[in-house]
Amino acid sequence: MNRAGNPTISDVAARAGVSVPTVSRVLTGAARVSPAKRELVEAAIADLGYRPSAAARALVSRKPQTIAIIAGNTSRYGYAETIRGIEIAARAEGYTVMITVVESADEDEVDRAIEATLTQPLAGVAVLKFDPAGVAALGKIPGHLPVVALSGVREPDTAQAVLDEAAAAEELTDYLLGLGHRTVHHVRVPPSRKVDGRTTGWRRALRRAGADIPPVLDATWDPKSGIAIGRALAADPAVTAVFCGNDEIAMGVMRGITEAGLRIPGDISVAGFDDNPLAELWTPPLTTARQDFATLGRRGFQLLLDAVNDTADRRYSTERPQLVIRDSTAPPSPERGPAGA
Amino acid sequence: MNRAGNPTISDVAARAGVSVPTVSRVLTGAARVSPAKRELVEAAIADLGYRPSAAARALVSRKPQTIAIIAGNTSRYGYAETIRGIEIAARAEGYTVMITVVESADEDEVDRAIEATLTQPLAGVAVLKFDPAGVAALGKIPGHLPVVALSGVREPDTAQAVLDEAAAAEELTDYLLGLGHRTVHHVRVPPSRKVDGRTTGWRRALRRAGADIPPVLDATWDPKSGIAIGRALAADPAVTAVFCGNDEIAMGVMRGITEAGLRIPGDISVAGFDDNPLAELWTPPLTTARQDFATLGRRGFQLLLDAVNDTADRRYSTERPQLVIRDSTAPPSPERGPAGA
DNA sequence: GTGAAAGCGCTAACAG
DNA sequence: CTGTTAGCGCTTTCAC
Repeated sequence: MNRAGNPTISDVAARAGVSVPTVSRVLTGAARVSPAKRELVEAAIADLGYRPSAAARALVSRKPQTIAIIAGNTSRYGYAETIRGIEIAARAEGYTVMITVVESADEDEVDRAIEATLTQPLAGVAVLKFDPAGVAALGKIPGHLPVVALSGVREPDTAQAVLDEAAAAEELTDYLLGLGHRTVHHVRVPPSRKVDGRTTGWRRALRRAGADIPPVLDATWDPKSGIAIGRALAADPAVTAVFCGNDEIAMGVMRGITEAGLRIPGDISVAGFDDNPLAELWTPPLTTARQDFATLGRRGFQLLLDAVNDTADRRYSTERPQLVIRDSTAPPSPERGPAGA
Repeated sequence: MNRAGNPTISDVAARAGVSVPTVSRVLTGAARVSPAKRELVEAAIADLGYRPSAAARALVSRKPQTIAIIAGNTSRYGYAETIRGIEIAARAEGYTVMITVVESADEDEVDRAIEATLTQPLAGVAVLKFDPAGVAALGKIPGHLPVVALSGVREPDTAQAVLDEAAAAEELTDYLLGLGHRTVHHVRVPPSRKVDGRTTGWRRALRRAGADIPPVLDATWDPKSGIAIGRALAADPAVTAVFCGNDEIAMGVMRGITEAGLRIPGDISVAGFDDNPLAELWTPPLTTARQDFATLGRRGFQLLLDAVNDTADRRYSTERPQLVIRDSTAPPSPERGPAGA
């Protein structure tokens, strides 16, 4: 019995009438134990409600069963779902999950957060590279620790699971262009770096089609920031289609457009990105690209596990978000566009 | 140097030319060290990039700096925000956070999850008692471990932080009644137990006003489950006001009502609960009760910390959600209601 | 197969 | 103030 009142391995050994290493053997299955003693040990474990100490185990075996997730945020839709995916996969493999939030890319803050985390006995680290904070954090992880980056720009030296946002954004923009829009305006969410997959894909489609490339409009993560942008967009008669960096911003933009007295998709088509669970319920239901964040998380954990076990056959995993066409997009109205007004 | 390539405390001691305990002393600040040696040690720590091992520390000092959060879900709005609140408060106090998800109240699953968690050296546990899984998990935590329950029914023997949902639901129902509605229908989200604060407050207001108490309608956590309910509600001419267990369900219900050809709030008023960030952007903007989950999480962590340090002056903390009146509610239309049709 | 002995990295007495 | 001595709870040699 230790001070916390928990039975220890030697309590179990005493009760079973065997040595401590024997108990350890039935616990780990590392070596064979006679059925008789094994049974004795198991009974003692059950009687005492014994639970091995992860701290002691990690200390001596150097095989921690904990992974850390480093994220810039835990409650926004994409982040939360990705974390959920990692957690589910980790739990299935017997790993416990630790969460560290890095709210900004501020060097001190990143250092402090990483420092606190690395103090733990960790099998590996998963970094959500969705924002500058994630990018900064990734750079601070010591090289000897297995790491996987989730999303973001391609990392040369790190295992990485991504969603091919650029391809999906390109497809979505193509679809809008195919509807007859002369060009597509773009509202961006805060990018993790200078380059942003969604913006890149959008630009690529426009360029390929020989369409005008309007200046990018920047929103914050707060959906309300889309309202003013929506109003401004509505005031410009050249605007007939808008592609937003995520569904929440699209919802704000739609509200701004509606408040300005225009209709969606009658006057302006609006598309989002992510397929937030509420996108489908919106009025009108939102056209978007479905990002399967939970699967991203699962794939990421698999890559991390491969790195931990050194069984990495591939270190990169990508998946393409699916276009989901609903009612917020339609062919342009004849009254609007560069010709009209 | 250990096998993982990390410097250990004895590497630091060697490099600084002092004994291991002296290094420990500068690390913990437990005893005074001469400025000269302290400087030597600090230099060695910096040179080596030394980081103390939390496993070894927890093992010997019995003061783990980790808390576990047990939750039935991590990505739904209320859960995610609460977790975020706990994490922020914990980080500020130097605690690391571990997350354990218990997806169902299934005994085996709860046991497995708790088991894995308790293996870690833990200072305490915060349980999100939002659902049956949380309730089941709370019952399994060994008594000697500091615990705080977040939300849910009052716990006699546990520190607990709650949001007074019953009072807020009552206020919201009163408001609807005050608008002139004969009664208010209620769509419930899955309750954590038989009693549910939101439902209780709604019933209390109705009873106090001497209004009819219509049967409760049950939705799942999926916002889409509200659609069919909304359609059914629209088909009943006696329905003029609906109070939904959360904003997401309200959005589904509103869509069902709209699809049935009725208008909100013209024909039916709809109110939600929580004040999801998107509630304000909805069409029409949703009347709801704002639940400050992040603060709930912070208060919960404070209570847990008090329990850990045994400085608990109070073991219960409650806060009342604020009514947020927007455009989805209005006086009843003369064409509907028990008199009309 | 099984026990005795050693030691993971660290902090807590205990001398001095 | 500082070094020496123990020992946390567990796994890993290494004999037998």
